[in-house]
Amino acid sequence: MTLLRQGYGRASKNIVKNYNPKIIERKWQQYWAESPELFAADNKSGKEKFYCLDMFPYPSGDGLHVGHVEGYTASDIYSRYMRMKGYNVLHPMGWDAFGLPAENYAIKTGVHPDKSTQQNIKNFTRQIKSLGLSYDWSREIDTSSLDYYKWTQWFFLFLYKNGLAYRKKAKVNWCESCKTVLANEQVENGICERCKNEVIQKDMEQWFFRITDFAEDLIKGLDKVDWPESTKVAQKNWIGKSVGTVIKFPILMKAQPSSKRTLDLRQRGEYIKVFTTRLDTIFGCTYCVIAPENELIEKLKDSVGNYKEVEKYLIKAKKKTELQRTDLAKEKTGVEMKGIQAINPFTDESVPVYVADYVLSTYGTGAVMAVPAHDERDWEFAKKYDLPVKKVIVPPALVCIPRNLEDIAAGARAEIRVESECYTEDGDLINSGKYSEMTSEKARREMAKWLEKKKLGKKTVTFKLRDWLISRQRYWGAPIPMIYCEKCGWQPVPEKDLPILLPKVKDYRPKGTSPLGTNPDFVRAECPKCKGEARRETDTMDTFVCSSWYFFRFADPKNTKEFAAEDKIKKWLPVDLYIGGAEHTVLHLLYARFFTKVLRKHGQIDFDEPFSKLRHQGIVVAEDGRKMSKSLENVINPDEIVREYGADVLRLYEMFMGPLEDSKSWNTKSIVGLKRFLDKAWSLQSRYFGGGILKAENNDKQLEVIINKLIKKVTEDIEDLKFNTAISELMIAVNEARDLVLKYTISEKTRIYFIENYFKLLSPFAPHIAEELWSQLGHKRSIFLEKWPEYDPKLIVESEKIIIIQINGKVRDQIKIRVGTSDVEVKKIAEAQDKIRKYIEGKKIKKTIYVKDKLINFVI
RNA sequence: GCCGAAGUGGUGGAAUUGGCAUACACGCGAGACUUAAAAUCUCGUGGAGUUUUCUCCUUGUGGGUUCGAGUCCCACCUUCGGCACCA
Repeated sequence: MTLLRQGYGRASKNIVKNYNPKIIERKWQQYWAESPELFAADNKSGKEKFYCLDMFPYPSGDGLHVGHVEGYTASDIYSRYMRMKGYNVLHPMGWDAFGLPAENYAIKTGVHPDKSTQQNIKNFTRQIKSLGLSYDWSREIDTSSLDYYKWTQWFFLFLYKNGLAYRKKAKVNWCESCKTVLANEQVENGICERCKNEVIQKDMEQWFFRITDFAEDLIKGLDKVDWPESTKVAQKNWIGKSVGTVIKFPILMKAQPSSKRTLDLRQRGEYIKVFTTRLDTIFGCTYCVIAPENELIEKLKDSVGNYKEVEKYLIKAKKKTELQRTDLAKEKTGVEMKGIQAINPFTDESVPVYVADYVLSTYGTGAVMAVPAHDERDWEFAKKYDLPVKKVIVPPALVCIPRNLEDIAAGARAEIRVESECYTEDGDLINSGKYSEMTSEKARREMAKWLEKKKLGKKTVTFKLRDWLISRQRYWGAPIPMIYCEKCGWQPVPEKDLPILLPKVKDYRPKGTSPLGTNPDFVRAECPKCKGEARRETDTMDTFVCSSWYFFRFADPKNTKEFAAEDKIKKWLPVDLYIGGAEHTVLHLLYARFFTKVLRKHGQIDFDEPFSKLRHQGIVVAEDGRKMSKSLENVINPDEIVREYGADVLRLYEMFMGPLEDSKSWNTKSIVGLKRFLDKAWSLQSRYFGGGILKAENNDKQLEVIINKLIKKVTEDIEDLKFNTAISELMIAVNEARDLVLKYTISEKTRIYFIENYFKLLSPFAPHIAEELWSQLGHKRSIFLEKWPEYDPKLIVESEKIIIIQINGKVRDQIKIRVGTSDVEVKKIAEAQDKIRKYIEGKKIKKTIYVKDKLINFVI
């Protein structure tokens, strides 16, 4: 073929005619494996660091999902780019190997979790390596390995010593199918996050981490980080801060259920404490409600006339699952505590007291003042039990004259709301003594002042967040390093005795108590304090404890003295770019931030947010638009795509599908487009390049412009993580260049200049083909040791611009003008165009708008 | 119900600050090459009309601001995600 050019480097001796991913991908993966220094993070280098992290996977038996590939490719592109930019990049990978998924898989297959986990890790490693991802494998970590979970246990002790780990008996979430307790974050609408079975409440003594101590910090820190807004908002909502008041309602009760004599419990210091954010509505309080779990019930039971009835209700409420209790569709239920009255401190009126399970024991004080006129839940309850409704808030008066119809409409709506009798917004007070006519806001302030003076109430901040329940009655996790002694109580395992080895047990299936308890050698222990006989804690830790600190370990993964050395943490942390799924919004991301804040508070580190920049990869759904799942048989296995098209094509395809954070549907048919693209890129070094057919004129300049513009665009797009448009620019450039080169003669120098830069730009996206083409040009060093190209600003400035001509905003024509042509001249040229003359002839031009280098618009 | 994100051709999607809507890719149609198919290459491809280097319409719906709106404002509809009796 006459167009075939040879004679460049190794290509001359070793012509590779067609792009064959199978051969070159194997070849370069092997090369990279033999040159680990290429992608290793350098502890000693003085170059600026960049820590680019993926959420590490749990090595499930299903192998890698195309969703993994998406996130990992994105972070790989960015890491390769940053290395070429001259940064010292830390890009590690590891295994979140402990936990329910691994364990459930082991149970299903009958293979011991230790063994199956190692098998799965092997498979994941093979798959990840087949994608050509540039991880620093020397830092690989495995949370189920001894030298890792030793430090997970150390963290437990660290929290314990600082009063942040404690044991308490509480109503906890229990999954009957997983046979373990769960954290609140692991229960979704009363359903177990893992197995999707119903979760029930149980009273159990368990280990907790005091994450609520950091609620305020966890909210504040979100303002400092570059995270998706939706994730920040979701975390804030989860933490659920509200500012309100705790008010003490004095209690009146009968001395005996039958007697007429009443006792005021103020002398005993007993009050019904309620929490409200709407203190301004207190004159409308017509009854009080306490949660079935409120301990006040027990204290008052002797004077409750209908205690039998109350008790029945309590038992019924206790039986309900979380799901049943929070079912919004269900009618509210409750029972009055006859003989008990609460006194509204503002009106001195006494109101009845109810027990009802629409009040949660776990939020606020477990009791509320009910204002049916201004709270929908109270309204519903009052209607059902025929309780009085007292209106104390009216919508704010319309002081200004409505400017337009819309304002009037808005006003009209406000009136309608009042008609509906339950008005829940702020407004102006009525029927509220000296507070009447104040705005809600002012009334809250004034009332709070009065309460504080009378010592009957206090401004209080409450959070929805609860402490993190971390113990699990499961086998496959890090044992909790605590020992119980009959004499000395709970004692922490001395640090020198770590790690507490996860014992081998025969039967690791969940049974309701930890399988570790079946191993007597494990349970038997010596009390660290009195050296007497004691027993070990047999529960293991929630797997989220392991993943709450793994990003520190990557800085110093082999350290046997500390979880990570101070100088290494200083060098690498915080994480500069973190990529992972959005499903961890209130789980891992919240816990990891909590751990970071604990370390900061206790002087271990000097920053308080672990992940400076966070991006989520969108969900990849199946072709039919449904979630990929085994039961639907619509799962795409990355291995098959790699086998058929190669890793480079798969990488490009997943990046080209759309914006990183959008969810997108898989379409196998479209993959071929990316294969065609790489075929064209491949052809740059052989078939077309350098032998124009026409050779009509030299056109080096145009090719230089193409590549310089491309450098600019691709660089900017990578910086913004807009990989889909970066790839489209690469496609455009290869098409343009091919057209040019087919028509014109290009000098050798320009040819090399173009393709070398082009391959560099392509390299983060499709590393194998880039490395191959680079080597075919005769280069002995990896392309990934090259500097990222920079564009020449002079070469991207165009000398001519196309100006759009509009008449009344409609495009009618366009003209080409030289840059720098004056406004007046452009106008003249535009008016002179035939098509334009047709429109403006005989008409008066009212206005002319000229946007420099863009358009001219005549208004007639 | 509340909070968040998003609605653009047959499909995935593109579009600095308001300035040529539909880039790039898939698919589809026509043609070239071939005994044939695949691959590859070339051309076409939002809709309607038509006097075909022409006109009108088109970014979920309805209004508005502007010389000019996918982009800004108001109202609504739909989809997805999160939270949900949190007082």
